[in-house]
Amino acid sequence: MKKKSLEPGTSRLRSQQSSQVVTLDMVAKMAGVSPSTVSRILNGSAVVSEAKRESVDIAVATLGFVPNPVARGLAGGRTLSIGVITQAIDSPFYGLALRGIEQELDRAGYSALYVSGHWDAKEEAKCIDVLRSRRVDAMIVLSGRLSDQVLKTCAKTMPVVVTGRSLSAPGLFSLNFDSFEGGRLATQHLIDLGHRRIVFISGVTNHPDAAERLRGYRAALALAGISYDPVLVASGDFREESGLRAVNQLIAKGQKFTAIFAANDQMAFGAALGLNRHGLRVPHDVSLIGFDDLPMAMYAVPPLSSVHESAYELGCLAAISVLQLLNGTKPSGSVPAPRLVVRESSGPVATN
Amino acid sequence: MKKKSLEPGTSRLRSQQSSQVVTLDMVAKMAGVSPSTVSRILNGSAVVSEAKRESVDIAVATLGFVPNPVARGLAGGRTLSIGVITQAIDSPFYGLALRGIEQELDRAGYSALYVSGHWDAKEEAKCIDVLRSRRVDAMIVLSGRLSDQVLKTCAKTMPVVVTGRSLSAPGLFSLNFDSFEGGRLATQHLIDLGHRRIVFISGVTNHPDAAERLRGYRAALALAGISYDPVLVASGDFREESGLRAVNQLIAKGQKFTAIFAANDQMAFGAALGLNRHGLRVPHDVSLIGFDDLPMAMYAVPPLSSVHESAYELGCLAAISVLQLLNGTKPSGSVPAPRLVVRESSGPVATN
DNA sequence: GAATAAAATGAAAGCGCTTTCACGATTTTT
DNA sequence: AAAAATCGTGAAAGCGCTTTCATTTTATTC
Repeated sequence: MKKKSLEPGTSRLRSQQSSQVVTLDMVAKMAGVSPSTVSRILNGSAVVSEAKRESVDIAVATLGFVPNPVARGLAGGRTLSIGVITQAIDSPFYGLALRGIEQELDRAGYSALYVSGHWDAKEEAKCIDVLRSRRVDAMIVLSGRLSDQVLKTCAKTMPVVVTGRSLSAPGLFSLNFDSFEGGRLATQHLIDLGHRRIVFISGVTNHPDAAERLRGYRAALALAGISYDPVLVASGDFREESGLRAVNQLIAKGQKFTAIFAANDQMAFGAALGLNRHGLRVPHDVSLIGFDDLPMAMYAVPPLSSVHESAYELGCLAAISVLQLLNGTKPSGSVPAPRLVVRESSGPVATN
Repeated sequence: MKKKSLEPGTSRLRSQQSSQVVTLDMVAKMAGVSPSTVSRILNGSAVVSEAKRESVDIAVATLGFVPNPVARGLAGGRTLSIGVITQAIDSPFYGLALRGIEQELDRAGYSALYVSGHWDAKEEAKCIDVLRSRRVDAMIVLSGRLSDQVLKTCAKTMPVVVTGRSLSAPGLFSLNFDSFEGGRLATQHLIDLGHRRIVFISGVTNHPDAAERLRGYRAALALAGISYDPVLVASGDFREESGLRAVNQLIAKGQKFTAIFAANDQMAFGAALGLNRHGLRVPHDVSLIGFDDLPMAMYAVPPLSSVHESAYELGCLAAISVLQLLNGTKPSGSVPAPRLVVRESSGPVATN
């Protein structure tokens, strides 16, 4: 508040301790070159004679100079920060992705700026504004409800990596998990175990992943010659509570079924509780399979069968891709194929 | 890369769409005042005549002006961003706290910059450097291993709010949860149910929270006249796997017990699985209680009794406090007292 | 070796905003 | 009514770095 800048730097020197206070100009002075040259060396933006490079390197090391990302952002553009639009910072699934992103970005000297869109296009749009005003160099959008158009437009301004959809545009790279195949796999597994009346607890209905998983479910059913029965499809919202509610409603309506496929693990956990509440044992009375294979799935009672979708790898991949985009390279990675993880929540149909 | 600034703004106008391009100077011009005045109005940093204020307000609204935080950060200091040192971005417990922080900060127009320390003092120190270089206005440190001294020093530079310890220093505010009381409460509950041989699965041993919870456990035991038996204390690391392992080892060693108190819910989940693996039913054969009351606890099978510690509220509180600190107000909030949440995983000792 | 092209470098102009400084306009004081 | 204190305001100097532009060096060519 009462910063007196009489002797530039003096007051700061006292308070800010180490680093921070040493500026590029000081480096330039010490190395006996112009600030421009130092900048060029730091950014590799031009060829500089070996002699100067060396003396600058020494000055940087001696002074312990660390470029100020804020100034950099204002002047040049690059802030070495990547905006990440996630849907909920506390989601177990996306949390894992964030960890992957953080790790890969950190390794490259970038920082992430996380903002949560809460599955709301308007909020997500606001997130974009925030990120833009913060001058992020690029963006990673984890699923969400933003229209493809908005994303494409955004990609004109800066590199964008989006997960959960397949989209192609200049400056835009998409990483999509094969939810259809995952849904098919899970359902097929239940069918293989002899189940015929299989409940599907869907995610938010207008969510592409939910739709794809449902499509996979129907495809597996069709292949096995089991007719699709809409009463066995319950709607959910990807959270535990909705899984519980779905089971309660199904049972209240007197529906008969021997297996449940939940569109994500969280709903499967809720469903497991619902079944338990009604005295139905998993997997003896009802088999249960989830989707995502959250770390927790392994520790559910009984351990939950699921379709493995590594959010962590997804995050790593997204980060690597965005770095490549920034770097001018064409990203090439792709999300690993879905893989069935059979644990103890799914078993053969009881024969009694 | 090939930004031609011949006609300032022109090329940007095309690409960056809405906002962003309109600068404070444009507002000043439109309102017929100097940039200084606009700045003063925006920041409330001086009294300005009502007439000018109005015309500036109009100009801001008309142009859709949004101040550039980067420029602001460079010029004035304030970046409207708060650094948050968390331990793992994907921790279910801290994730909740982050949500609280995000929400409160967002409401005040601040953004959060999350960095993960991974329970490592060195990494956390690096985090501080990153945050400092990014010119955050203040910092929230969620637990962690940083020494009190480092934190105090840090607080000389900028406001700091730290959770998980009680510390007092200028510019430093701490928010501590009463882990001792929580541990006492949980243990007391089990004792009240008639349990005598109560296992305690500890968290990382040198973690203050873990130590406090153990202390609470011992206090409750002492109060009930039950002698403390070290063989009933298993070490863990706050993760599911360690809860499972603890139970396995206890049983392998032939220890007898009728209840388990895990120092956090995650380890309790692991323990539940361990018990299940050995054919022990919860709560019929062994009662189980966790700590934290994660959202998942409600959906465990059976729903887990726990000590409620709202990470979400903690986050909100931390954010509010840091804002107050920034604002010159003395933060006054404190973390709600621990509260026992009895669900179905704890019950009376079986009488057979 | 003079003329020309290419490379390396420095000076200086910003990036968009804050803040000090100084000056004219009011208001208060005696 | 003159002098002093107060207030509102604009001009201008940065914040620390990048980047264009012009200049100096050095390498090439005939």
